[in-house]
Amino acid sequence: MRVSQFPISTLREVPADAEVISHQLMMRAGLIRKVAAGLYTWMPYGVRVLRKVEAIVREEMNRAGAVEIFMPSVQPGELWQESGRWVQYGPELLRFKDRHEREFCYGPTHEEIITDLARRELSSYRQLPINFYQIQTKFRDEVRPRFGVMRSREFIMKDAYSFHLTQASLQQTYDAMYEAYVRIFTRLGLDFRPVAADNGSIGGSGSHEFHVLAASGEDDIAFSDRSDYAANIEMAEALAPVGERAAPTEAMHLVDTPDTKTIQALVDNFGLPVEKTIKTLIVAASDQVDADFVALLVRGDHELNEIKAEKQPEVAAPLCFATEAEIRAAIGAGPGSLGPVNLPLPVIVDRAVAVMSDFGAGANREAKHYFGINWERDLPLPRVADLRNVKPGDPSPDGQGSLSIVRGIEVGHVFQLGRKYSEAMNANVLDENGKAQAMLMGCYGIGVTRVVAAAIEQNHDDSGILWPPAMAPFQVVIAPLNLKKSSAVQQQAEALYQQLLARGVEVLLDDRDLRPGVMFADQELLGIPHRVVVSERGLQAGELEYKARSGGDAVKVVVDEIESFLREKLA
RNA sequence: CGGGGCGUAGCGCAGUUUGGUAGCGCACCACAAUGGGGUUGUGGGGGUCGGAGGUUCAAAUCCUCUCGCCCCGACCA
Repeated sequence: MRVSQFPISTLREVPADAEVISHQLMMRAGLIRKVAAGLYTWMPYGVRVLRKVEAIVREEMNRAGAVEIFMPSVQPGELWQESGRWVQYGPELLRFKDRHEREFCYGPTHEEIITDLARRELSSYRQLPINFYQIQTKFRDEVRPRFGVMRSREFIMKDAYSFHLTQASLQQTYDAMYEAYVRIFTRLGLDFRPVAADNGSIGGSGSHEFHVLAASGEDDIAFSDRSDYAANIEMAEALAPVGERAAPTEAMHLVDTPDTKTIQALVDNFGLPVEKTIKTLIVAASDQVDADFVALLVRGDHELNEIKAEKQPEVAAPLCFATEAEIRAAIGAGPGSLGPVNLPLPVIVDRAVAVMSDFGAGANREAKHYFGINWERDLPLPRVADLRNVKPGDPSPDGQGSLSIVRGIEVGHVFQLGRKYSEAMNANVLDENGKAQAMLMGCYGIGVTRVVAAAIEQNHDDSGILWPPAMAPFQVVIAPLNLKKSSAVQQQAEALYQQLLARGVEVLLDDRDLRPGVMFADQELLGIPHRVVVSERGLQAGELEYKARSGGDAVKVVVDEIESFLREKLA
């Protein structure tokens, strides 16, 4: 393409509302323009990048045996009523009515549509397994869209749905999708990790997220330094500490602790090691227990894991923290003075808490704490469970090495759905005995638009974007200097352009006749991997100049050798 | 959803406290010079000051309502 016909629309200044680097660079490089909160127009260069990602996703999906279809983005509410999600989904689901007052929604995902398709099209186990996919625009009315296309409301997603008679078959396709995802993100040139994720009620290895590692990620990923164990922090098990609880050495005593409402204050004011303190969190109880609230105890330096907490039978789901007023009404003391001694509520303690001795905690009386508390001597040990988030340095749950925690951007998710939708919507096939069976389903998503942002988060420098070659909008840019005044430059630039085009190279000819500084700055901001400068000065020596976006010095290449030189670089 | 902030030219911002009829930089248009890292000069075009209502001789500025956008929080008792 020629820039004169394929306009570059760069911005010199950063738009005020762009916070993360990928959003800033996508705006500055003219890849996207904002239309409204969480809604973007993709500009010419941005679209080229998107198509690159889509092409790789398509190739690998096809290679893995998936079949492409294309479903509507607008979906009838009726199907969502049937699956039960019309009620469940909440305000993230954008709903509206057509002129006949029928209810519709803009699809945030397509389980209902695909399950409806499957029950119409699939009637025999002989048609299974099958894996349908599409690349579609979705809409989720996010509470807080942010970070540009990283968390936008409208986005492009590749979603696949597989159908099976048996768990073994589902597992096989699941594994194939897992492998396909590894290939896709590897080909895209991203630094990523598949991580075990929360998979709700389905057990086993039923769910993995694929995360691109980047500091701006919204998820915490725990991974082992000695094995390939990796898990979303929501999922990572905090093992019980090794060794027995130490024997008590002090008597339990009541201490006046005015103005001591936080763990930090307890540590600062009384010199108590933080590992000897306890946080007492009060949450709503489920109807399985005869109380309104349940107390959850974690060590002072640990964090409660809400997913783990929610899975406790005594705890109401979704997790709901008691208000200060509720705490005072139930216990007679406020937050900051709570503890397990004389607590009139069911209690669950974290594994780490269970092995503590001589510890301090609130006395359930204003401005008083007990120090020197010991389980089984001063009070019985309540039920023990894994309640906390793992921290860096914790032993890996697979027994190998210790955990590090990094931030990740979720770009893919593979998930075994089981029969949730097929049962709700009667998607059955006949098995070899002629008996109707609800199909097992898997679903597999990739956030195509988010992949673009994640790639930039991971690949940029002070001048702009550094595309992995597989995603770059163009491979080579020709930068002619003083184009309008030098017919030699003009002819050589044009000749090289035609030559590369004929070779099928994705080449951009910057025919804007700008000053070199401006031109170079734009090209670098856009992140085109290879640059060839055509100048009067160089041509007099019979040379062109090559420079890689990724770094290194510019090198002179004699005109006749440029094509083979580039071929080597592009290989 | 709770808290905070911001809406003035395409972008980034000043002007609002103390009311007097809108400005700067970049971008854009024209001409000229310059021509290897965002060059320079001259001359231009562009704004219902988010919207509605009110106060006033007079409102970007004060008041009320409204819309939009952004940030933080929504475990740490």
